[in-house]
Amino acid sequence: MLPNQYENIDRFPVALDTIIFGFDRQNLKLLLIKRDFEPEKGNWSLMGGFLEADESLDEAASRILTKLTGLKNIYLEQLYGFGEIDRDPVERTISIAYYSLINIHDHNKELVEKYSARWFPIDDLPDLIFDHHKMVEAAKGRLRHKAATQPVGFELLPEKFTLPELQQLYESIYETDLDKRNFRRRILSMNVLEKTDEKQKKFSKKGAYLYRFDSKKFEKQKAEENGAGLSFKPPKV
Amino acid sequence: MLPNQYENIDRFPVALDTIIFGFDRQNLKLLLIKRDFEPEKGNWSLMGGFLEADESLDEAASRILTKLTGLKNIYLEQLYGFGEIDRDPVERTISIAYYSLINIHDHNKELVEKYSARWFPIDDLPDLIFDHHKMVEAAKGRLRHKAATQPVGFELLPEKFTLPELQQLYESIYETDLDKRNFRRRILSMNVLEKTDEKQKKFSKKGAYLYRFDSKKFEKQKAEENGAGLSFKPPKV
DNA sequence: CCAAAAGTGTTAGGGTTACACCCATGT
DNA sequence: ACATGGGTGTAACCCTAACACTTTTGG
Repeated sequence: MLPNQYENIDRFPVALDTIIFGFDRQNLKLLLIKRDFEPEKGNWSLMGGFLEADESLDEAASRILTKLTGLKNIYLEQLYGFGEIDRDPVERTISIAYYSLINIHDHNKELVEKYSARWFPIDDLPDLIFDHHKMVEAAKGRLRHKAATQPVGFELLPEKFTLPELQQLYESIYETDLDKRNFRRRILSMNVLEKTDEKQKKFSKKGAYLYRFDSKKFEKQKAEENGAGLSFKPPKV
Repeated sequence: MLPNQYENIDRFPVALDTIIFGFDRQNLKLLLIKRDFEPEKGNWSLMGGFLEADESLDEAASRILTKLTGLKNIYLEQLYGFGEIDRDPVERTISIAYYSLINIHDHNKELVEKYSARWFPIDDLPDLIFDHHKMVEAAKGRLRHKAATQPVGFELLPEKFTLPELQQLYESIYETDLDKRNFRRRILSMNVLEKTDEKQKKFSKKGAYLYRFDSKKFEKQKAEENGAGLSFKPPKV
């Protein structure tokens, strides 16, 4: 056995913080928790936790997300590593931020209650502890970029959804209005939606057709277009 | 003073690994070092080091880069956090990868020698230790993306450069050929280049005009276009 | 019958691509 | 004079954005 050459290296707690996006058919929202421990007890915060020895970063982020939502196999993507010296007043930590997209109706209510968590509209967030605001800003940017590049956001919707709902989601992500006709054309031309013959009448008398995301078609497209990808650009501001 | 609530948290060495791009007017290259310590002694590796207590992640990456190149104020951007459990056989570490763009003629030769470092063409790299190949792939993707979105790569060139040289650089980044006329039009329409009246005659009898990157114009543009940004897209594959 | 949301096509303009010839000069 | 790389313009096409009316149906 070799001696451990890393003997004299500094070691740090590695935190994972998760930005959790949800969509309630109206607004894009974030799930935040109210800290019940010091420091910053009683203030709003992203859900987070510390890396443990037997898990990768991805696994840890996933574990932390499950802890709050009860959900497994959630869409989760690493965002950025935050490592300012004084970002945590207790002790020097570094934090890898992840963001996730979940179906807002789909989480475990008891767990959310246990953590005093609440959904906040993305454009009306409370103050957040530490550098969590920076993390949220980064996540918003990433989500916008992602939505511009590939059909994203299906994770935020129920299995079946209408085109007006999907448009509403994109409008929340871009914080702008989109033209109905152009939106439909573009999203349908991506060829990853499957129309059902059911109608959703909750929001209109006429009713809107329900669509389903066809992940087979999506995978096929991704494979064919080798990375260049399906493209959905935000309008120019 | 509060008791440290993080008392029972696991702690890990946090590595920084840097992907160093350079360009020799012909090919895009990476600066790699030959490890002179175990494990994997004698094998090629990215330049790396460990985070210390008194520096942020960015500062650490910058320190490590200076250690190898002698250069300060280098273009440096965080890439991704790598944290597989067994990525380092010595001990569980996590690594935040950074990539940087430097002028290939501009580094300290002695230091490079001290680390047995060498420039490798991007399309002819040796085997790398640990997960460094994954890091390089991620960096290539990021650079390509960045070049498509904004005028990048001036960091890789000397202060004055010709348009054919710049085109050569973009061609290396995209690994494809570009049309001379279209390239010129697009790059000049970005309005961030300043023409000098000097000519570079090293590569042709006629000589090519030298240009300079005008960072004032660039900043102005960035400000005006609020993020949407100057756009330079790669051709479709 | 009417209010309210869903659904549908066309046109004009801007941007991207494809493409070929002349210029300057060192040898 | 000629070989070598540098420099220039235009036309076709495609994609995007702008835009208004009809359909359905619950109340």
